[in-house]
Amino acid sequence: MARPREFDMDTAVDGAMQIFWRLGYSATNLPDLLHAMGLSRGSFYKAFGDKHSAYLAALDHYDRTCMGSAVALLSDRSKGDGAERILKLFEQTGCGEDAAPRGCFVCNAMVELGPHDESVAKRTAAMSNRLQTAIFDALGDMPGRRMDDFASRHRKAAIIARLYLGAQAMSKTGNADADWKNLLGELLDRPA
Amino acid sequence: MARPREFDMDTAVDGAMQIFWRLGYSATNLPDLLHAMGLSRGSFYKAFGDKHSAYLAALDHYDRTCMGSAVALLSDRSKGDGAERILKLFEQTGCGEDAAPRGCFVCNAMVELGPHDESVAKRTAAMSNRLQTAIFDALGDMPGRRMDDFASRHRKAAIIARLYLGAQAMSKTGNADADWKNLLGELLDRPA
DNA sequence: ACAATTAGGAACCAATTGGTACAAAACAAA
DNA sequence: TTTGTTTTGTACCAATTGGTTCCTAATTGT
Repeated sequence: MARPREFDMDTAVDGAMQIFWRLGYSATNLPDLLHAMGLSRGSFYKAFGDKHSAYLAALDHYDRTCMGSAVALLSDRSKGDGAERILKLFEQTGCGEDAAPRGCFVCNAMVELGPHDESVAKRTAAMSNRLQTAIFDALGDMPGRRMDDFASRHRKAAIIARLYLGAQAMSKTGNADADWKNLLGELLDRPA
Repeated sequence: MARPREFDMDTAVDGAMQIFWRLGYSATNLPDLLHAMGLSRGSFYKAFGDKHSAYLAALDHYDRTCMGSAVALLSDRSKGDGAERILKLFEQTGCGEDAAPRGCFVCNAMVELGPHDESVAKRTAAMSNRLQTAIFDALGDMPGRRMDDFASRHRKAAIIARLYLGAQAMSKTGNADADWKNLLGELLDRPA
């Protein structure tokens, strides 16, 4: 019916996610954002409306991709038992020794905008809940170990989810903590 | 020798801390900052130089006051044994049901500026280490409980410190989690 | 009293902010 | 090919950004 768009939506949103993830919301200005998304002002405002909407799209994209594969890892029985999968999650996503670690986008978003932005608060809360639920499920898949009662398992999942966020936050100071396996082993009653 | 300053330095820095704590660094503009500090542009730039220096002063102020009393609480033997003191710390500083929770200034600062601001990274890393050390000490003061070996106690302190930051981050979504005592009890081998 | 020195405050500034207007271009349907 | 519709890029905009200038007011040492 009319001229089709030249850019790929998913690629653009992914670019937005990358730069928002690295710089945060207010520290990302339009020129940088447009560059990261690979499109011009015209296309951007036509497709997204404004900066804030692009940020929400980036958050949703993160949910679909990164959070999605985290949850997939946690529930993939071919990757070992529940404890091993949780360990893998921390190894893969946490505490890289990057020079400028970007941490976890969910953590970044909830800290920067949570109290002042309802829509961001809702999304980040939903995502951290999603992660916590996946951890809860993984905790139920530890053959040979005592199966905790429901309430205790829930608490343990809540602890690990918060530990995850806190570790992501702390990693942003460049204070790489290579002691992760031992740290988590303690929590999972698993000797290092 | 010359005209003395009319404002109280400590009061001004405290005002800066309040608004940076609530809004973050980039989201705080000069007019708001000046209002919060109760001084005019002239006085501000004379006394602090620029916005960034004021932020560092606010961080240091936080270290002296808030972090100071947290550490004091953790080492105050009149407040119960180590576990009880750690519990008190979480009760007092975490997860209030505020409409707009400001979380923990250290957490906010490391997440927003950590990777891009050396001086902020250094200060926040130092403060979180300070907290972790105080927790480590508190863990050593639990009479009647098994005294963990040094390495295990260190790991437990690291876990609790990260849990603290993660909980502060999550609290910013308004997702008040009233289950703290039970959560921590699990970690401290202490029945609810 | 007076000079020296510093705080305070308003006017001002260049640069950047997010966002808009609009015309040219590219496509689909007829 | 013509017509209608949508994308794209550029020029533009008002508002806000952090920061500076500079003059006046206030205080102390002599």
